[in-house]
Amino acid sequence: MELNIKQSPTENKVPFESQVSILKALTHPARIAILHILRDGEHCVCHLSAYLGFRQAYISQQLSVLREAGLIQDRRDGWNIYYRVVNPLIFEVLDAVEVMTDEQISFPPASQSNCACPHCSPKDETAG
Amino acid sequence: MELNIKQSPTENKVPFESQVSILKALTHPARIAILHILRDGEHCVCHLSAYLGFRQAYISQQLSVLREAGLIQDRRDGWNIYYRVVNPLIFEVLDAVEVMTDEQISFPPASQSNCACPHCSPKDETAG
DNA sequence: GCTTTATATTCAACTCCATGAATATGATTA
DNA sequence: TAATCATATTCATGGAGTTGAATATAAAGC
Repeated sequence: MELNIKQSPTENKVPFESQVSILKALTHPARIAILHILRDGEHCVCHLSAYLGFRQAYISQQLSVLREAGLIQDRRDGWNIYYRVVNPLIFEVLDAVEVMTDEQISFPPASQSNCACPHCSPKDETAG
Repeated sequence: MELNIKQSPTENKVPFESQVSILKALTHPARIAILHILRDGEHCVCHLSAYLGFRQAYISQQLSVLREAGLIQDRRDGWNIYYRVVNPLIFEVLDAVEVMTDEQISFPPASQSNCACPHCSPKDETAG
């Protein structure tokens, strides 16, 4: 890097390194979609996979990118691993970008997913 | 793309294509720096080059990326070409990302640049 | 300790991005 | 129209992201 912008006195990193790191994690349709789904709380991998129509391995690959960027965290509960957004400020970024475009993507209701995890298909079926 | 998210009825684009396109243009330290400089108004290429310490050709390359992403526009005035941000909403995106990090990069005053364009070094020298 | 279930990783081929070097373009002025 | 000045483009090489296929890991339950 040639950038000669003054950094903080204690650090000698590439300027904007952290910001670029976050932005790079966002430059992928599947990863943006995943973050949108995690907006209403944590979800398991099987749910993300079923909901978006991607193979499980593919979702895991994208999750690992988001995880290594520090944007999401996971939590195990029995058989399932639930992912959640670490810092909701990421949605400010996504919202700001969305405002610049006319891409108002409507997600179908979560109940349409074929996921069988207790989160998506609770055993307590009080309906009907 | 496998994403099966419902798009707008008239369009059949890749989901989040426009948003990814904008974000990709931002995933580069030099391009973020350029946008920061353009925050206070238009600047010529020579100014950006002198101010950031990059070769002119390198700045032009990065400007072309920002231009093709639709983020900046240019305007000729005599020998110089002045670039400006098309949509100030891009700063909302940059600000949102910056808030997520502790990268408060302080730019030196523009007067420190060696640029000789009339914008940076006006002939009307009333000082001293 | 096997099997099952959910999730993660590795590998490989391909494409896209980064960037230095060299050169082209195009308006301006004489 | 030729020289000048600011800016843009092309080319080539190396490195990073993409993604399907195959496989590994790791907890749960018997």
